[in-house]
Amino acid sequence: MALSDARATAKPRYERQLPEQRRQELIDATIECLKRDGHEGLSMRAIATQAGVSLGLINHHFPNKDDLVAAAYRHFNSQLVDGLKAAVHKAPSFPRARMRAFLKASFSRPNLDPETLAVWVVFWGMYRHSPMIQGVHRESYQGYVQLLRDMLTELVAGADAGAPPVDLRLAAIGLTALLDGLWLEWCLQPGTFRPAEAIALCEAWVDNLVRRADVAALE
Amino acid sequence: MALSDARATAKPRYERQLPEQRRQELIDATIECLKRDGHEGLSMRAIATQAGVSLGLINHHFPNKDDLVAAAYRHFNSQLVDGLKAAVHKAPSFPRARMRAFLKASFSRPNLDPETLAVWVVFWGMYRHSPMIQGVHRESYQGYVQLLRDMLTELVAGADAGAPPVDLRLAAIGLTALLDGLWLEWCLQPGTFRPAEAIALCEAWVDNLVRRADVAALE
DNA sequence: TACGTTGTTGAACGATCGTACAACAAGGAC
DNA sequence: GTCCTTGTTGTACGATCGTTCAACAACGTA
Repeated sequence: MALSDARATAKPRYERQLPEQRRQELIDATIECLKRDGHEGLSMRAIATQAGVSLGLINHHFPNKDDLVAAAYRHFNSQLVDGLKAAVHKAPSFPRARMRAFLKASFSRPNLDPETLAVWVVFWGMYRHSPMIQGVHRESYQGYVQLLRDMLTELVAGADAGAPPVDLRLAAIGLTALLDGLWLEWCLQPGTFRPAEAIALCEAWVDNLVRRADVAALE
Repeated sequence: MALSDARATAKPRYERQLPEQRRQELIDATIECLKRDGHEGLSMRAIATQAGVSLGLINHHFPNKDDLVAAAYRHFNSQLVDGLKAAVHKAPSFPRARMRAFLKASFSRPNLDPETLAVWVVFWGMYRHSPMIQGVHRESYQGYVQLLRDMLTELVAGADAGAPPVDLRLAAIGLTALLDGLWLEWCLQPGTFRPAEAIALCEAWVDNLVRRADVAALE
């Protein structure tokens, strides 16, 4: 009859999701809000709206706001590091090609994007006062540093014999700084230089390191 | 009599200040709050408490919060740039000494300080959505870039004749990136390397630029 | 078809935010 | 000593924040 027909054809008011999937949707919504509005976008109501769910649902899947933010930070970090690792893995397996792939991935989307910087800045701002953010940072930054350190080790191992030994620690610090600095500069003012120029600057640093091992002579 | 004595010896409940001085006190209090609590410290009540005045007074000297923050950003910026310029000015007037003084000032307090980074991060976070912050940034960053560009020009002018011409634009971009990256890295994790090592890395970059002009061969 | 689990909603709470404004008082002018 | 200017206070308002919770409903199960 009419009633049961109406019931049968009526759309459900909402769809239930498995907790794992709903959690991921909320994490994605959080990052989306951060990209769009920065720190101002980090409100439970904005995130719920972005995810298309009600306000109360968030606290059903996350005990509080800090836990949601930490989960979003963890996801954001691992997505970045995994992307870089994948790019390196797909490259031809000699040191220079791997480093080139790493640099190219670093200076391409989605890394090289003012919106990505906007997300980073918010997380950086929480770093000092949130032990939870500090913990996530420690656990994920490690993978990044190790990846870069390994590539430098490969490169130096293939350098001219007889060259003075390279201080790998300082070399990694310097390359990381150059990389991060160029990335930051481009995101703040995309018109100043082209991504290819940033890659060239980084490769010049690496060249200089491998050919002349200047860094070893420091201090 | 007793009453007039009490009146005569009673301390005034507050001291009136000239608008200019009170404005500066409020600006200082704002930066102090940012150093201590980051983005969370940026509330009118926290700033008023820090400055030792009542909440309502802020709106007597600044039309709204954005104007106060912009004024604080302008002060913070010019203090930094002026400090660097002063350090360069006091150095012996040959190019290498000026560059060395610049680097030493960059990697010393008050620039090299996690609290300083905390303040920067908050301002960076506002950059995209606040035209006021963008305007202040443009007007003050110009001085910084010009200072660095001038020093590089001096240095390259004294380089070996016959060397290929240096792309000053790219050189400035690279040195700025290396400098900012090292500064950022140290502030985030002060134990990783010593300020002297950062200076050495930057000077190695400059040496390489002047002696071999590699950057000119890029691209 | 009826039931039970639980993902989901929506309203409500107290706290804190930026701002507005009337009343007060410090300190110079006369 | 009195007045006037204006720097300063304290309160109040509306908006928004994170969190809580009782009620609802989607959907697998029997």
